[in-house]
Amino acid sequence: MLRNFLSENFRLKTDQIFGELTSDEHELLLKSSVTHLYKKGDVLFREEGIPAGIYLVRSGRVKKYKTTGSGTEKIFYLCCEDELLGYHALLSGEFYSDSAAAVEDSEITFIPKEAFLKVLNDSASLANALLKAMGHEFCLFINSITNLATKSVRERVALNLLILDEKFKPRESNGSPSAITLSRADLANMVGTAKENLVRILQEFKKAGLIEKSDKCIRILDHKNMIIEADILEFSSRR
Amino acid sequence: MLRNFLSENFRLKTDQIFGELTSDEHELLLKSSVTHLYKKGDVLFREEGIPAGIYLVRSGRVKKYKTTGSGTEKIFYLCCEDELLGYHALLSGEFYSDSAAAVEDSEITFIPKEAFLKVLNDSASLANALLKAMGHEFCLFINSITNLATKSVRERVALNLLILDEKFKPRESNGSPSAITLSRADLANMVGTAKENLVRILQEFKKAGLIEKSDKCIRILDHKNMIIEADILEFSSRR
DNA sequence: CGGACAATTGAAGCCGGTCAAAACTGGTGG
DNA sequence: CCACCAGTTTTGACCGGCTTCAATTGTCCG
Repeated sequence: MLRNFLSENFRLKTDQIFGELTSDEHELLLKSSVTHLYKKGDVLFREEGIPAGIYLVRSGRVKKYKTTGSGTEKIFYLCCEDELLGYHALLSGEFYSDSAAAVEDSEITFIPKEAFLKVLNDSASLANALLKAMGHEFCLFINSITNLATKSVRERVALNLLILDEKFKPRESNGSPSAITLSRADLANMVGTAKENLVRILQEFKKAGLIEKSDKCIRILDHKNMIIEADILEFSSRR
Repeated sequence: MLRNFLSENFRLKTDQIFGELTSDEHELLLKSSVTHLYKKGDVLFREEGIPAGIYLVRSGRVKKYKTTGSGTEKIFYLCCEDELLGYHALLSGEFYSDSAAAVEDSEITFIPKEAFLKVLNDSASLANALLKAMGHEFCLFINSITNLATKSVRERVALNLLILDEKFKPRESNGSPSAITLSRADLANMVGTAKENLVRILQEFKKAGLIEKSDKCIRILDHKNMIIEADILEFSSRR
């Protein structure tokens, strides 16, 4: 089911983290935080770097990715409005195992390590919220892994388009298809394939009337058949 | 670096969960727990199932995997002695997103949901230990995803053999190569390829003197070159 | 000794990665 | 306003790795 690939729960992330806190704690976080504008392409942090705090995406979108020795990069998550970023390394006490960069101009709030850990230490409900969120995240990653291992590139393209359709949906959605604005390179790195391959598959989808491509923007026109392409069987029709 | 693919920290899992607790809490967990012997192939839980508690691997090994509509299965983790199992779904409050089954005869302790959550609720240090563990887990999964997306099957076979070599290392290791006992099917599902493909690559490794295969057991003879096969560059030699 | 299952080998064919080049886009300066 | 350039997107062609199907060999147990 498509639901398993989406992180609806995460849209509430800011509410979760701030909602659970006392006004004192809230105050402490806000006081020590800094909000900054990142331009498209700017890097928030890099793998092997030392974590200094956590990030909060106020607006825009940030890709989480990992680069390999040969230079290719794999995007494994796209952070949208109100999502938290970079807390894994902080919690595990290790270096960053991944990198993060803005894929469009984004407003990001930075909360220093000390403030965050202090508040976390005092607030059991924040810890619980994080545990819950990470438990859910686990489910998403398992899906990614399974898909990469078992699905064809074509299926993965379809699936990622469906996921992005949700991620690019405006707050007040009127039901019209989202405008997915992501470079071919980024999209390919998300799917885990070569640009050329991705482009060809997009062409096929376009010819089949599944999507429309205007410049750098993709819209899904035929959700139903896109789900079939992605080979995600809904529960009722699975048996 | 190979280190990033291993879960050394997890070997301490039992110590972590029990070590952080007061004797009262410890008592509560033990009192309500049940230890049971699972035969090779026995399933602990299945995806879409309702979580009833967490599992503790006392001895033996348990595969965590996910099945696809078409029947193939992807193994994304192998749980060994002293590792915890099945807490993600419990924490996120969702159904299981994966399955777990014993790959050899295993002693497993089951701790009911209520007891675990109650203790978790009272013990901030347990919550912290879990946060830390999950933060580290995140790093492992990112590696899996990146590898699946960017490495060739041959490289993945080499890498998985190295990982398994660690996992099958006895408590008192004397430096001799571990005996990796895992069916070809399981190994293939771990790597994310077809059995036939795996077998052929194993043959090549054997001919190259990298491994020895006696029956159902594989031993790595040449670590150094296996690391080269896996294309994991050590930090010093990367530049 | 035989039957079931696991492991291996062989062969065919396609998916997808790679290299190369053309078409298109947006931005810049004359 | 147009011409030019750099970067992105698209198309074409090739080939090798992997999957798949099929059949054989090997191994464990009753």
